[in-house]
Amino acid sequence: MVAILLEAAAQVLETKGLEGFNTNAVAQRAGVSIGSLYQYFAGKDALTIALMQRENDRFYQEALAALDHLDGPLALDYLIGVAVRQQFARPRLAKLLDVEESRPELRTALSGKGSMRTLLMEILAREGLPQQQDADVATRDLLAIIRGLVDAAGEREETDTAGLIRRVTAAVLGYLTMMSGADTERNDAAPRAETPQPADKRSESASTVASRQSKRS
Amino acid sequence: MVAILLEAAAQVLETKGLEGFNTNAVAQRAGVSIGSLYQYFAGKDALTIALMQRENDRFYQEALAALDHLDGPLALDYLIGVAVRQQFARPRLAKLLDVEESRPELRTALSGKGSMRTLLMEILAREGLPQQQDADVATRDLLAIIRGLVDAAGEREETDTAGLIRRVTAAVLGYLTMMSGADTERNDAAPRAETPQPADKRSESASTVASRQSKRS
Amino acid sequence: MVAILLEAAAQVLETKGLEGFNTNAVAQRAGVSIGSLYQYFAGKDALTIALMQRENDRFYQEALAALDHLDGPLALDYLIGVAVRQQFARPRLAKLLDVEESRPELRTALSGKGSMRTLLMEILAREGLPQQQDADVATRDLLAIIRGLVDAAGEREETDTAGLIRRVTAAVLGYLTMMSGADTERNDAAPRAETPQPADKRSESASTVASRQSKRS
Amino acid sequence: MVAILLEAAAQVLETKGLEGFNTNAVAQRAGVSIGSLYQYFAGKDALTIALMQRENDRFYQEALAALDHLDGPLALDYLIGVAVRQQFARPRLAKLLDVEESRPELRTALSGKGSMRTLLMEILAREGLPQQQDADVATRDLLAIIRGLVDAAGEREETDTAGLIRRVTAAVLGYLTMMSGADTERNDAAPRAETPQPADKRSESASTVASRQSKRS
DNA sequence: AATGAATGAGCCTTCATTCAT
DNA sequence: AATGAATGAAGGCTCATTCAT
Repeated sequence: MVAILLEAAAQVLETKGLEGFNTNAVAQRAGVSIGSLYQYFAGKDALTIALMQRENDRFYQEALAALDHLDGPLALDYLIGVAVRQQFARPRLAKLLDVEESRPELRTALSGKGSMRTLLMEILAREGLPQQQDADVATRDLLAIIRGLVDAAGEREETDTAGLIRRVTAAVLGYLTMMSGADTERNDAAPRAETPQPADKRSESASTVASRQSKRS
Repeated sequence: MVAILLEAAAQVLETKGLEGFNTNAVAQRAGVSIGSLYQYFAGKDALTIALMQRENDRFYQEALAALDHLDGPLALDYLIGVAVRQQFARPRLAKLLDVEESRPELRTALSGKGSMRTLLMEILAREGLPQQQDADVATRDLLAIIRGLVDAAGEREETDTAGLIRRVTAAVLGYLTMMSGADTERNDAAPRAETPQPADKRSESASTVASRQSKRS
Repeated sequence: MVAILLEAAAQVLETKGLEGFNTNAVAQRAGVSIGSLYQYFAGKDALTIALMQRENDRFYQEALAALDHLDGPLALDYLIGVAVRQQFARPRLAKLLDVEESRPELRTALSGKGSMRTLLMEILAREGLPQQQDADVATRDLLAIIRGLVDAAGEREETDTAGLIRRVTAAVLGYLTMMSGADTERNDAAPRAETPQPADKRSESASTVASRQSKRS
Repeated sequence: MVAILLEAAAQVLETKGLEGFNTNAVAQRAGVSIGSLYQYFAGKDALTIALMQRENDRFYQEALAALDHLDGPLALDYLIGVAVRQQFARPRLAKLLDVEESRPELRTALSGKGSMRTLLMEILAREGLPQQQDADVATRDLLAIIRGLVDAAGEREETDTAGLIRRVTAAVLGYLTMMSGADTERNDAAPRAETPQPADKRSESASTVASRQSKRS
């Protein structure tokens, strides 16, 4: 019954959005009475939280296998595939849950255990991938990039998962490569250095990278 | 008056989130009566739409100057700076408006003119940047990446704009570089090519990139 | 089982008040299923009525012994003691049941047999107590006085039963004495008699009693 | 509008009891929408509290005049009259509000200022009335007696206010007389004193008073 | 134009009661 | 007989919207 209600909640969220996400709609879609819903969930927020955790766990179970690939790049490939497929399977649901997650009432109740973050962070540290100055920030950034790309794809109702995975992979590796060994000093307002530095020693502006690019082509 | 109401709406959205975003709160924050609000906006949705357009236009005005930089990389630099600063100035507002944008009622009414997309697409076509197979997709992806990164940074209440711009730039250029000249054929299930190809001829998996990376270091 | 449920109902009523008095809470406190409750009671009202009768009967059993004291004053002493102790043992319960009793649905179903009223009326008629013009009214008034005093004491969470009994006794005897032989004619708007009359011939105003009081002291 | 709603609340409480006292019923009886109710009262509890205060104030205004009677007995007469008339005017309302008052949420919010208690206490201290050992307890007891008597009369739907006032006066004065100068020592279980003491020196049992009574008659 | 009191549909939640097991 | 999951009417409350002033 809990499963039925959670799935109903997910579908309501997907179908009618946050506006139409109410307990009556969920109960109706689940084919049960509103009273039954409250027999299994303390309230609407509890239902939402449970749904978040279901999605989290669902992803986490699949993603754990990524750790079996000892090679960093392969593990990352795998993880990206899982992440994209998961979020792409129900992009609207993922996005709306993400929004709900920012509500303080829900945020606090959400157990952070077994999150994708820890998984990705562990993989990033592995052999074969461009090492990052600040692993924590890099992890969060990559997740944000993935989420951003997949959400947008979902909104456009793309169907080509393979193509999407390719683009996400490009974005992730591009970020990792560009940020590899980036220094953390402030240099936004400062004049650009006259002499180009190796890509793995500094963060790049579009212009410096582009100059290198154009030389190659 | 319209301006006052829009700013009030923006502030309410930022302060109290979607939950607290109601017409009475907006009118109160604006210091006018609820009746006045309805004199200028047909309804709540109209207010929301107008706010979206204000944010869009606001950005567009600043971003237009990017076109003055004839050099592609410089123009991109400029555009990224504007985009990040704009969205980072009011990250919660940006994100919540983005969510609202997914509601069909609002989506349809939103005029796509003068959007960031056209701007970015034009710049991507310029000299000095890695050229893309599918410019349209690349444009959307980059916007999604920027939005994802800045939203996440906003949620974490980061304050280092310069650092954020650096990371966004890295992500954008990383994506562009990696995707440069990527083919569009499906090859997800296909076996990986044994011999690495130049980066501008194919989209890369983590493993192939990583192999190059490790050779460099 | 009936007894268990009734006691559970009593405890719920005491603990959580009218607000928290619901069938699920009663069943839970009784340690049985809600279904069992409905096996023994036709509904919530039936349960409430049964509880009222239990309290009534309980009191009545103890109070019956008062009739063994052939002397009026002693019998009254005894009855007061029982009444106060009974109600004071669970003052909140007594009061809330009293409130419930005013609901028409419950009132009609409540059998008046074996009530405290008949007992008290019989005792009031006995030798040695100030005789009343209208025994029925006096009986009801005394019960109201007792209930009022004990309820108030219970609400203040007094613990001194002996002191309370003393005050109740004073009130009861005070009433009986003052009302002894009171006439029943209307004289509210009439001018006060100039010459004080004996206490057992008329109902007294504060001023006439007071004048006697001050002479005594 | 506040007045209309309060009166509607009072009528609903009287007509349908605590069970039927809900915001929709109040709004309907007031002839306004439920929304209007919430424009003037923060919630159901706020409405209840306001009603309590209205009743309190209403009484207090009338009762204040009692202090004009410098003579204790006259002042007491007056106060009793006001109290009985007030509570007798709407006995069910008074009783149900009294019950509600025991709910902690309401109790705390109720400003104790200008209560009947302070008024009665002041009058009890005046010249011409039997002085009490513990004025505070006496005050509370008298209020309890009055409330008890009037509630009971109201429940029986008596109509003879004058008669009721007479009985209440008797009860009040009886209590005051009997308790006058009562000692506070414990003597419940102790054997009764063989030699009668003056009424104003001790609290009496039914038997000792009765013996005096029977001698008089 | 501006005001803001009034409206009422609709949401969240509780709880008395039923009934299949 | 006992169980307790399921039901759904009903109640408290919010908020978008209207309209008389």
